[in-house]
Amino acid sequence: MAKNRFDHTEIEKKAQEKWASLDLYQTDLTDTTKDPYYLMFEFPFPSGDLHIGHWYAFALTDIFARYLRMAGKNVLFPVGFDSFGLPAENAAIKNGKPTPEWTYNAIDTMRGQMRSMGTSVDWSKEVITSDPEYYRWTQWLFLKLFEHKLAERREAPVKWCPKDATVLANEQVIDGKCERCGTDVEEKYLTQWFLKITDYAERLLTDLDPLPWREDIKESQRAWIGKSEGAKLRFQVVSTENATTPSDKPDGSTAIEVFTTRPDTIYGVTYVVLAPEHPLIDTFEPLITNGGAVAAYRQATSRKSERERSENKDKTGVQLEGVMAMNPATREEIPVYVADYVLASYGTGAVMAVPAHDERDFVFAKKFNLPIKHVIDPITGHEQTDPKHKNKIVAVVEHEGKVLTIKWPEELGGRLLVGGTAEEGEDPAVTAAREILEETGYADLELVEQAQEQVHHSYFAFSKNQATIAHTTLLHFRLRSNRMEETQLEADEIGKFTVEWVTPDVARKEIHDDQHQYTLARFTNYSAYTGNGTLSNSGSFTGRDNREAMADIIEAVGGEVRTNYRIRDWLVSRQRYWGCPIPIVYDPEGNPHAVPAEHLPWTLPTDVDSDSGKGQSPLKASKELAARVEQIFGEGWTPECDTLDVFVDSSWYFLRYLDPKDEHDFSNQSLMKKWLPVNRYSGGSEHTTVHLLYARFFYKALYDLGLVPTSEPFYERFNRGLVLDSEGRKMSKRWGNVVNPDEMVKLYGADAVRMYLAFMGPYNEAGHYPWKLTGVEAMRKFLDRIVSLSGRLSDEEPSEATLRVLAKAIDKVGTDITRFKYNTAISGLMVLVNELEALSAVPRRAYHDLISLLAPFAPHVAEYLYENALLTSSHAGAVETIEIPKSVHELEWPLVDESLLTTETIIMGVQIAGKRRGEVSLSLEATEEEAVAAALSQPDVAKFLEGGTPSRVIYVPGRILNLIP
RNA sequence: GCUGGAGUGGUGAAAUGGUAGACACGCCUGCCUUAGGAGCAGGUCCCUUCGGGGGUGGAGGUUCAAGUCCUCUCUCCAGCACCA
Repeated sequence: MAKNRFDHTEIEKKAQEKWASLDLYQTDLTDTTKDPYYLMFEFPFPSGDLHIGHWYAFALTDIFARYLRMAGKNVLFPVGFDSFGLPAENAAIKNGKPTPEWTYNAIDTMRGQMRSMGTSVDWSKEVITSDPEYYRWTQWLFLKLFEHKLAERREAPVKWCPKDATVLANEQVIDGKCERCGTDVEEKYLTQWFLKITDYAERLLTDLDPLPWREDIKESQRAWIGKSEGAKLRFQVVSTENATTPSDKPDGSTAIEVFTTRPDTIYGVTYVVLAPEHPLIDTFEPLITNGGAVAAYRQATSRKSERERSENKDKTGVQLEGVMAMNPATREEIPVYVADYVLASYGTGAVMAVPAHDERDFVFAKKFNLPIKHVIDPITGHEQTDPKHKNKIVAVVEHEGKVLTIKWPEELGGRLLVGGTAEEGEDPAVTAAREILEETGYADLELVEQAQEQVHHSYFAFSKNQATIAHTTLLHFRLRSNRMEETQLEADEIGKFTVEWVTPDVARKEIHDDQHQYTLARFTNYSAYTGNGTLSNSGSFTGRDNREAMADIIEAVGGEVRTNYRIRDWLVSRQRYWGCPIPIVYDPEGNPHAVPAEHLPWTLPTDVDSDSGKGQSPLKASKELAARVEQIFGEGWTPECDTLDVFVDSSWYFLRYLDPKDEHDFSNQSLMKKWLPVNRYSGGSEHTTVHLLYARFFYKALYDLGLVPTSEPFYERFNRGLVLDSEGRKMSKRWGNVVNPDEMVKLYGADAVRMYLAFMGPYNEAGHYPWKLTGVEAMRKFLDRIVSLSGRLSDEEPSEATLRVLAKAIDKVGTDITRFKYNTAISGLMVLVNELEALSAVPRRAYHDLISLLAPFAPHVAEYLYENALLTSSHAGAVETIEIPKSVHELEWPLVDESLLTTETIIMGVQIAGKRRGEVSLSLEATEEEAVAAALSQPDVAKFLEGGTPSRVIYVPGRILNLIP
């Protein structure tokens, strides 16, 4: 048995009872004597059990809450339950219980478990999203959005999960599968409610910039919003022939609108593609001569899920024969295709295809044998002023799968293809043949291809002292025979290089020159060139930089600048029982009307439950709801039978925390002014995009309606890492490796578990930390050591050395907690304990501070020690203080005596030429002369200086003395 | 593929440009012990001729000084991905 073991079960029970009886954690939100600090973690959904991940989420945020209180803040640290939604519903079905009953039982269990961790949450602020008192206001806010046209109904293709029998939001579809159950998602057309988050795309993006969030969090949100800037261009439709009657023809103004980010490549457009769902296809029907094929293709793709479509990157499609479009730049008639690589839901559902400069169009064009027209010449090298122009060639010569290369010494360019300069007016093919012959001797060549595009290479020719632009023509030859002739080299070239045949792979690896790289790729691995360069084949724009000409081109073809976002409107309708009823009713004509405020909460009927629906909304089966609607609104009126996505519930819960019982408003205006935005919001990385983005949108919408005081809801956002099992695997029920904290708590105590979680690694990083039993044990031993120190208290004042150690620890622990670097904070505590243990007796004052620092991490043990070693001691009794705090958690965070943090003399490293050779004890104010003198008096230093005097001295007082011999 | 982030002992990890590996786990040695899943003391990056030398994925660079800053490169993680 260890010395001084404490009975954690008993002290935890006592401490928790004490805190409850003292009412320690009820925050007075109207208090004006202290700074408010709103600390929040993501409220859990009631899963019915608490695992180590919950501890990590709640107990570790609690450390900061406890610290903040001691540091004199008025801390709001609330909790609630995200109790509507699929997980609860599914669990209830599985357990054969009515959903509400199961949910509220689970909440009750979780409350108890959260108390057992020693969390100091304020239960008086609890919100439960499935309570009518809460969802009444969810409905009220939804109606506000409806009133301002931010909530609207429309028919749309929706993702349908056949297993869960519900519609899913885009964000709940992962790789084309249902986020919850992994079933392949199907598409279905339904009339649904949407919240218009797209209206806020730009603000959600730009308001991200000033937020002090981690870059990866911001980046995820940016990617999700997916802004792209480009243009909307119109392609006039022309029919090739024989529409039956003129009136069947679409009128002359019919045009295909496309969105493109590359309007600069318009001259390279060789066809246009429509998404299979594009409505214009129906309009074109009378013109289409291959209607059967088109209809068949559209039907085939509609049967495919979006997953199947995107999984199979093989491009498919069919031409709309009889329909042509006109390239607005070249006035050429180009074919129109239907292909499912174009998405109906993005941009205009139609694209202009530029095979030469877009990978996807390139693949499609190759497959369907469509023309590839280059309109951008790559530029390589560095821009030069006043350059001389030269025509050059670079040639790929192929023979038996190998490529002819010339190996120069590295300084002359290393491995290259054959290249050379053209003579005035010379045909590039002639130049190439000549250069190949001169350099390699090969004489029997066949020209395979001369590229449409050139490469423009800017460089400075040092040999001629001349800035130069080479306009390089790219050629592709095949060796017809091995016939060779005498090479004709310049005198200075002889013997400098070797001619080598290598595989294209070797050539790709070893050729470093950009022009030659491009040429090689162009003929051996042809693909689209998506980079920038000089426009060619582009009418009056030829020769201009593609980026610079962009705006002019858009104007010239009558297009308009346009920004597009990837984010779609938020589909909030759910065909499920366990959710917030949408407070909408339909008149006999089917028009939606808001349920008037006096009828809120618009309660969820209880005469149906989760499985009443059988694939449609369960509420449709509710007689009570139907009757209620008819009674209030009249005969023929019907209820909306879908419920709201749970992410609506969780988009505003942090507002309700401020005034959870308010019956007149969703929150309290003056409290919102005082407490918002939330100072720090801690959560899991899985909520970075969906929840966090939705909550930001919802809040911004409320801001615009004047309902909340700021434009962003969360000032700081911290994503915590993941706790893995001892093998480093993710914990999951499926693996059966979920760590049950109860056992650990029973064995070592809640405080040891808290401290181990805190000690594993930084809490503010997305790290993955393996759960190790030995680690919890170590924390328990550490706590035992602190407890055993209490047996060696003395009333003597601490020595200066002890005071310094103490000051350092106070400073470090406080700063590190604030930064969510609990691991180094605890290491600071350990250093302190190590020092105190080395003393013959522990000064009571030092112990008092130690216990204060310990309190946020190990609230129960700290309470126990405070009560039994400090409060009850004769010393404490003797002090005539006005009021001694009853709990360790009412203590103030110890003050740091700044003067103790810096010492008068410090040990400073001495470097000779940057290598550490010794150290000197010096005053902070020591002059350079004194420092050098002190250093020179050290034998080691003198030795490394070899007796000489330093030629240079770098002296940074308090940091380093570096002597250069 | 694109965009972000990160690479440091056997492990989790520390290091405002200034003594790399704090603090722990694990391991090793010793003490105490009938015993050890207890406690205590010491050791634990590599090489070494014991003077030192080398070392933070790799290669360069900036600097008196680089884990830290810059360039290139490799690897891993995350988000996005047929988004025009």
